[in-house]
Amino acid sequence: MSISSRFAVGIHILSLIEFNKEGTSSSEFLASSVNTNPAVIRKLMGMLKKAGLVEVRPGIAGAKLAKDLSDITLYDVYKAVNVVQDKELFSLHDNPNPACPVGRNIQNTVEPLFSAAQIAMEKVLGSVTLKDVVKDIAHKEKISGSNL
Amino acid sequence: MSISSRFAVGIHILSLIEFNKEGTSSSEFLASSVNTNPAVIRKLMGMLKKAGLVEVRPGIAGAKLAKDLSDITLYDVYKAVNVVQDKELFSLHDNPNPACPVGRNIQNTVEPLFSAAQIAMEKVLGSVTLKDVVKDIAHKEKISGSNL
DNA sequence: TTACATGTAATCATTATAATTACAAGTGAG
DNA sequence: CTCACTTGTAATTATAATGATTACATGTAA
Repeated sequence: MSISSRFAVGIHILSLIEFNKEGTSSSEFLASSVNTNPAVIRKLMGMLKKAGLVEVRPGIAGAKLAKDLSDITLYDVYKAVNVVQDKELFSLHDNPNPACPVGRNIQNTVEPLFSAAQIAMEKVLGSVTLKDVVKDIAHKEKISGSNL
Repeated sequence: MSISSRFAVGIHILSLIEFNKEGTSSSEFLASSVNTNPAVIRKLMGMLKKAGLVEVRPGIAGAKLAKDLSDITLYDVYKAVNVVQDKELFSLHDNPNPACPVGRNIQNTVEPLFSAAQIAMEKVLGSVTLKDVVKDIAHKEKISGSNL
């Protein structure tokens, strides 16, 4: 199992909008960098828009960031694109046997433990902003551009 | 997306083997508490055995724990049942466009961030043992048994 | 009005999960 | 030895999620 690449694509798109802020970031333009179909991008963009991360308008080409780069964390993107629901990173088996002491308690016992693990992961995502990502990409570009 | 319930079932099984340590924990017995098919349990048991968590022998009914309860963490179970691979909690989109500065760097930039988040989650799992789980179940039983 | 953009639904191939069935092989009581 | 029972394991199936694709309604501005 793996968390949908929609999350990685979301980060990619937002970073690219920033990189291309002087130009026009149409769904086709973004799709060609991600290497996917423009309709996939538009669907994703709808989620990012709903979450208040980007500004897009029907009929008008190009998306813009709706917030400052340093005010968007990876957690914001993660929530925006709906890859994991609250308390649902781990699945529980349903209908364990209520006639068994373990069966009738396992869900309630394990659930808070799973939640804690999920929250720890999400906290890390919350500590990184898109600014960090964009900076890192720019840095990598500089290095590779210098032909070391 | 959600991490396979195989993980929750693994915890269930191991806890039940402990609860039933005076009796015989056959795959059929365990399956009836989990509410699944015995073959599913046997497959899972094979993984737990490979990881050195249980002792089972062909032809002989019943599984036993191979370690002390307090020496088995949820992380051990998680690794044993193979629900998430290293660095693969989050998927990356493949073949981003190498002609684009973002496309050619996004994977390398995002991968360590994703890893860090995954590791934080796994660390929490490593901090909880099966003893904690079994104690909690026993505690819940006592409370409900007392008809509060 | 025309060309081009976004919004969104429907369809499809691919993949993962979990349940189920089936059967080979191991074990020990009688 | 043989029988009843168990584990080990492969094959099959139904169900669900992902991501790609197609299609088209709707919005915009030259």
